[in-house]
Amino acid sequence: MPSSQPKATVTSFPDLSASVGGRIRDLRTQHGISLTALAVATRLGKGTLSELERGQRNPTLDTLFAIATALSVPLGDLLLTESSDLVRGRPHGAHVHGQSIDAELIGRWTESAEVVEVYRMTVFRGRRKSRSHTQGVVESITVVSGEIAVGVSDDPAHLISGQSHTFLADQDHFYEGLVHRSSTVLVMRYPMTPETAGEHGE
Amino acid sequence: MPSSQPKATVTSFPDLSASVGGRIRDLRTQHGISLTALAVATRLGKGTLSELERGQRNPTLDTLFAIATALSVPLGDLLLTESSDLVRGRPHGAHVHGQSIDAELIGRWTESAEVVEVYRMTVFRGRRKSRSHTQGVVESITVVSGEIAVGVSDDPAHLISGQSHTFLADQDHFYEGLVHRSSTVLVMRYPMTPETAGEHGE
DNA sequence: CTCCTCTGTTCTGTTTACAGAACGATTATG
DNA sequence: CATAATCGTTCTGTAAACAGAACAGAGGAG
Repeated sequence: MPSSQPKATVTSFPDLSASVGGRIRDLRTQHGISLTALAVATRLGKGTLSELERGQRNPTLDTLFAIATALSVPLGDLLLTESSDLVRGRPHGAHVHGQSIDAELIGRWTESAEVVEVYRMTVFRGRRKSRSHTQGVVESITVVSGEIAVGVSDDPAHLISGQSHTFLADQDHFYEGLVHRSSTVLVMRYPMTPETAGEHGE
Repeated sequence: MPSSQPKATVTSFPDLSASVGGRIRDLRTQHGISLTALAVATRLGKGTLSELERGQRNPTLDTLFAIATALSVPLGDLLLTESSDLVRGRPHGAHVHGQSIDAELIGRWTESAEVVEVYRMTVFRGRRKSRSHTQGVVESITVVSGEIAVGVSDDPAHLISGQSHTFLADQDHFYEGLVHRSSTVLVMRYPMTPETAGEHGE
């Protein structure tokens, strides 16, 4: 028996709690709900959530599960901060967070003189405006689940699960979640520029 | 302590703790190490692990992390019960070759009770028939470049760059390239089955 | 301006997860 | 058969996660 163990209370990483807490806060604000509302939904104490989001707590499994359920995300998503999911070892996986959207790059290649990028994009309730990108950007979005409005301001489309829409994104456009959470796949296509030309050699 | 209060320490699901505990016990025995050895490795109490594996505890994030580290699995893997999320260990780049098509899996996750898979699919000139898959498979295809005909035999669609089509793939369908080479993104969605839910290599 | 409602924070007491020791149950070793 | 390992379980005191109330700041309505 290695009796010389100091109790030490290693507390593993203070930043683990902090990172999980930050992720929870991000998800909550993306859903546009207040801390009090989340407390009601999860049947957790308000103060508990406050300290938890600030990384000053070491939450239990039950607590994490209650939060994940209320935020409609799988339990693992609360823990996937940085370290875990880069095990995939791909340069992909870059996350883009934004007003009411959360996108992950899952594929990227070049096609003739164009760059093609595929995102798994989650759209939360609310509207996200997007300025024009590079000249000649074409976006195709397919709704996996949920319901969204999307497209250029003049001619938007209303999409439900299984429907798609393609539009020119080199003008002002928007993504608007019409339910709590919608899952989509976004294909973005734009002309290869000198900078993007040399990237990511096949 | 028969707390007659309705608050009752909701404890969400007793089976959640039990399921996570069981998973830990499985992993530990798979590693061929004893409970005492794991206690040393994790710097956790022996009794703590015992009760935890039997589902009589509600472990904290720190505890889970310590165990995951000692067992060399990502943290999320301890929580993968039925509502598994990101399917890892399934490296991207799995290729599917077939008559006149060539598909690469670039994304896969679960959405509610469905599995979503995203493929970068290249369609060459010619026709490829596909038998019905599992019940309830929905496919959405977006053409990035080229020109194809696709869908169920009764009601096919003719697509050019930027267009999409969604159809039920649990019946006979086909992909037909109308030019030398067409680039597409295919989103496939099907109900989660016990096998796809989470497999435990016994 | 005052009042009101909302935000998120910090405070108290209770419940409980935890470490570590004591326990019993099983299998080796002579 | 003894007895000595180690296995996993159950016990006991302490630190902390939790619920809920009291608190403080920021807008909004009148």
